[in-house]
Amino acid sequence: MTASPPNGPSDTLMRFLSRTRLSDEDRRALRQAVKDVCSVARGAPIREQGSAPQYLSIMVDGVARALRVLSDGRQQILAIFVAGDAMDCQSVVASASYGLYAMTDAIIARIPRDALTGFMRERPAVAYALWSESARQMAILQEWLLSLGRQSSYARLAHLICELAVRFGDAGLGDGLSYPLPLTQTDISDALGISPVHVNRVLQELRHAGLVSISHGSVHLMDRDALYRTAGFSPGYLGVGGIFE
Amino acid sequence: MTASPPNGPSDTLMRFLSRTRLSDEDRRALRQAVKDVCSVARGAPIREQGSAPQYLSIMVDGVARALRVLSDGRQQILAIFVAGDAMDCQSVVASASYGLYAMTDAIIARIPRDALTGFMRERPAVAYALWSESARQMAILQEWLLSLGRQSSYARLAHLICELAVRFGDAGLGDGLSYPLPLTQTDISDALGISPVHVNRVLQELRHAGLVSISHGSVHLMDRDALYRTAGFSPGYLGVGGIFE
DNA sequence: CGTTAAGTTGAAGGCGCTCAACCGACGTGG
DNA sequence: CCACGTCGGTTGAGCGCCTTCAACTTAACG
Repeated sequence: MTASPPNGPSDTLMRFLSRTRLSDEDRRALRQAVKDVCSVARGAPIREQGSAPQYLSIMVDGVARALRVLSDGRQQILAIFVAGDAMDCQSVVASASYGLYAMTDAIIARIPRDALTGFMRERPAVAYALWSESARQMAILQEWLLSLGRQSSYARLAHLICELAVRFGDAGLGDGLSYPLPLTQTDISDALGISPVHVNRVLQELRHAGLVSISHGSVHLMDRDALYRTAGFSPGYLGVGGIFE
Repeated sequence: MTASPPNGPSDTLMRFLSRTRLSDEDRRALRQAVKDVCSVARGAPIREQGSAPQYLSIMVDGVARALRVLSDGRQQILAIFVAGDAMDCQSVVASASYGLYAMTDAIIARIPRDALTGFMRERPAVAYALWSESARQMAILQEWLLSLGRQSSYARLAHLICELAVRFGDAGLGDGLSYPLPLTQTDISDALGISPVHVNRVLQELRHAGLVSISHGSVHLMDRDALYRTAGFSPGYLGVGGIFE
């Protein structure tokens, strides 16, 4: 993890801020709270599991995952982050049981926890924006839980592909129909609670059904509507209906 | 759902407030924001799925669940609430895809959403307390996801029993080893993503292994340590390590 | 061109599902 | 007071989704 000077490109937080309705002044305050901008190599830890979060890390570029590893080696991906997502958002107010790891070479902006408690008092709109982001991730988590609990592996995989298509598209990766997939089939299996071998077979089913095509680490939704239908996917939960002005 | 006068027993929010570190003044403000205290019959909706949350509802007494129903009738329990838990916490800042339903006769205190946006501005400590509660529920959700993704039905069931033992104990239901179980086996199956029939069989395995005993809707942990071990359970995530003074 | 990681395929078996019947407790109404 | 309906729990049989193990192929990279 390499540290670079605090004053990186002025729109480092652009993707994150674009989801908020903050005043210029609040935006400035948030930018100033960024202590450093780091680049992280593919696979490298952003924060190890078990260590206390010192920063709120905002994805500037790249893809990362929140991973929980069990003592016997099994692991479960709890979240996937793209540019514009805040990681460890809940850690502003609590502790965390997972680790954060880059899935591609990535750039993150780090804001010290201390600065955030200040926002709670002095910049309610900023606190609100962070809480919103946290709530959005909770909605995604609930969708995953539904997926793991009540969907076949076929629908589950379709759902993940749909969700990533939308989220990656919003983050400027791909156009909502095609996108680069930084997950290996093993990664997918850790996200969906399926064995790697089965991921492979189900992926082929999806291909043969004419729903998606995957080649060279790039996904393309051949028949978006049909895919949405088999996944039971509707993208509403990925946006937040805010109430704060 | 029956409405009763706004000025119920003065310590209506006691269980919720006991998890916070709010000043007397903040507590008073929160109490005053309670618009009404309702009693809800077992099985009755607190908020139907699909309807927009108008209130933050705090459980005063009883047990409730957050339920997501699919169009084909399958359903998944996303959360279980006890006395002291705030429901629809995330809805302060976002919308919700689930419905809330009482699992026992219950009493809830309702705070209008409008009042909460006010807290964001004027009472940061209150906003912090609500966000904390939200983060705690997110940690629980992550634990459930891990459970559904990577644990056998045996361990999953054990984990749920452990979690409820602790949470119900904290809420004043039982002593941490024994507690009344308001879930039917079908409810459990909807929480864990298992078929009702299989819940029954696994429950018997747990009994025969001498880990728990269940009778007359009451659970008793016969061998807590062994149960914790088979569940991979450690209660740390149920508390929040706050940072705000 | 050798080495490693990722993807693919086959075979065998088990965990958990479905279908279906039965039991027991409880509440209601004739 | 008993008959009956309902709901929750229990048990059996058969099947299928998914897992595990293992080998093999392809791609990426020095």
